[in-house]
Amino acid sequence: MIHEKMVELVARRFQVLGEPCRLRILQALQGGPRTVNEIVGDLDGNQPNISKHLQILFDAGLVGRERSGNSVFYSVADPVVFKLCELVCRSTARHAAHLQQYAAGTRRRSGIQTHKSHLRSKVGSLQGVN
Amino acid sequence: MIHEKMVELVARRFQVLGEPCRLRILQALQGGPRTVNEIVGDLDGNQPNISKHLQILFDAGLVGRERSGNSVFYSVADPVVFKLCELVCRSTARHAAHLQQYAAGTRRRSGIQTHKSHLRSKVGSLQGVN
DNA sequence: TCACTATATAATTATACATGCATATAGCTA
DNA sequence: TAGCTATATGCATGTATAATTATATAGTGA
Repeated sequence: MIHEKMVELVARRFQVLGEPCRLRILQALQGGPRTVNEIVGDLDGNQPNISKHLQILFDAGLVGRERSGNSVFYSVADPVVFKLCELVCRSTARHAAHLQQYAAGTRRRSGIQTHKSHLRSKVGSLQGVN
Repeated sequence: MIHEKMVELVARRFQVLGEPCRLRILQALQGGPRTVNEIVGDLDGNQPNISKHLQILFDAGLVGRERSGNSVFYSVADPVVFKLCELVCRSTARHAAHLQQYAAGTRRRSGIQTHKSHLRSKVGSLQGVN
């Protein structure tokens, strides 16, 4: 599957994607390149914070950037991120649906929480997610 | 792209995948269900640590588990993880190749580090990765 | 019941990281 | 040059998390 030497790098990429603010930035870039200020306007974060997230995305090779006069345009460098988000999104929805489906009628029979018996403690936070 | 209510959940999933040890666990499960002890043997971590990572994977819905006698078998719950790893792996390899390709003949002309001028500081850690 | 094995959890420590504020740097225009 | 805008960076702080050790829990069999 993953060459041992790649594991750390692949994990790092997942980690970079594992930040809500950075996912929102990538969404903001889905329509095309945008300046830092535009992104700051789209999201409601402060400029230094967005800049730092952009630097992290850039280092990971997920976005590219180009200066134009006084502004810097960022853009998505590898569209695979959208594919990834789509897959994870669907998978997450499946999981949430699965939790809700079984949450009602299960009891805790043995010590270890199997998938079904573990549901009840998590579903609460998932209501209305889809 | 991602519904706003989903962003946090999707990010959490990426984050769960963004840990080398957990990726290795998923790899160990690629051939089929395995007990905790078997996984501990495959990787070289200690048992409590592996158990905690397994719990995190379980909570994220990425693995399932089933007790059999005294042992607990874990298995991959959603094969999408392999697709994700494959995509990220390829993307990472592309990025690494891109870094190496341009690393040699670039100079720093302006203050902002564009993709090419930023390469030199990163390529060192990527030698021999593919 | 007791001993044994397998797994999970609690407590601790160290480290990574996101955030916010202040400030520095780069480019533009006059 | 000075003054302005846009972006990046340094620093401090709080929080999340991975790893380690010790211990608890669950299941098996005598």
